[in-house]
Amino acid sequence: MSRSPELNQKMRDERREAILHHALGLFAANGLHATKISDIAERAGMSQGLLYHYFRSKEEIYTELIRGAFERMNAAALGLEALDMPPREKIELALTQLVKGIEEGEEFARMVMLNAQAGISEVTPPEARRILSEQSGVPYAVVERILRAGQREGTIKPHDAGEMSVAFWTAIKGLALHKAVYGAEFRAPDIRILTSMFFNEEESNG
Amino acid sequence: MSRSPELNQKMRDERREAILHHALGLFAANGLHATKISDIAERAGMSQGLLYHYFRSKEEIYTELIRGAFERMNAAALGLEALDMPPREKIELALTQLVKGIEEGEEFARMVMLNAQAGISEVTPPEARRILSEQSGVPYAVVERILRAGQREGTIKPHDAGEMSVAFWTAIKGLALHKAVYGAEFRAPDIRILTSMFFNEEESNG
DNA sequence: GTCTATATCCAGATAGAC
DNA sequence: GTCTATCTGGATATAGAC
Repeated sequence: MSRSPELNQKMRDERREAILHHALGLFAANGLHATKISDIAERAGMSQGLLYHYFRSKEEIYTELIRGAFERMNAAALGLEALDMPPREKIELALTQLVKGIEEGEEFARMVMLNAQAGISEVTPPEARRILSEQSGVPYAVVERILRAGQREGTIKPHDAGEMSVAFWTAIKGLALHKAVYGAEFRAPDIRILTSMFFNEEESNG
Repeated sequence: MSRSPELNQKMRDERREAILHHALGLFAANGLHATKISDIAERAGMSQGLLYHYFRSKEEIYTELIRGAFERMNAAALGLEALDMPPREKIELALTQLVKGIEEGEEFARMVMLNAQAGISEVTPPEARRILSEQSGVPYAVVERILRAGQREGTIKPHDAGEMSVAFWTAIKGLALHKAVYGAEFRAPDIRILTSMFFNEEESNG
């Protein structure tokens, strides 16, 4: 009755994913230290002992989540930059997608919280800290370049592009924080409130 | 050689303040659980045992910090609202002061982090949770009222005032988060990037 | 692969000497 | 008031049975 190696591997991967998924919810809410490995195991529907067959330690789970978050975020940012689209529309698309992501699911807001905690805390695992220091600048740099391109076209306000990029990402992170606190009650503000930080006013109307 | 009761009380208060001050730095960085009472005692320059003469438990210190943060924040918000000043200038003043507070010291950003954690975490002490649920809405409501008054004057954009208030505070919290991560490297964006979310464009120039 | 039981460690809080 | 020493509980990680 032995299953094929492929099926075994698939089940193993699914278990791993389940652990990561539930760990994210707990870490984002309570932080690395206050999250008990027994809670993760319970939510993932397995015994505490079995969890150690998938990850060496709590820190390894945490680090894996940080790694995944940056991989996806940076790939999305670079993908956005590569689109064949006017800079101003790229900014609008990014804000729309990000706010939608925050509004609709818990996952995105959790990822933001996790990264914020990891960036601040002194007890962040070394490997997670390394990933953070190497990769956390990418989205800022991407948005700054897009804004600069828009300034050359005259569609983006002439403020310092680096400062506007900080305003862009801190606004998003602030909204994610808000979502993490208020959960389902959260209603995102109209996207146009945010875009007005960056877009030159149009003389014509829509 | 017995000191006066007044002097004794004063020294006692100063010790208490020192504990609270150092605890805030640690809690904001690492959270309630990951902060060791021995670390707080060490930074405050006293033994672990002595700390228990000033506070019953770690949770009590935490709750006291939350209480103080809301007292000051809500007093400041209500004070701002009571000023004899056009609504638009109140918003500008508030943003200027808040951003300056974030930029210049660690204290303000730490308070924001503490409140964010407390709002999210499931292990937040019950009393702290009570304070949060009773008082966290005040600054949002104040800003919303000021924005509404500005809309009646025509100086504030006609977006939903509640949504703009959320945009206001999440932008501030996002900046505080950023400061908490980047510390001394942090440079605040030009205040005008933020005000453009709320202010109607002026036809005349300055 | 999966579970239960346990060794080990560490932090919060207390007791008691000075 | 202040310290050191200790009790106690709880969480991580491991060992070992099935």
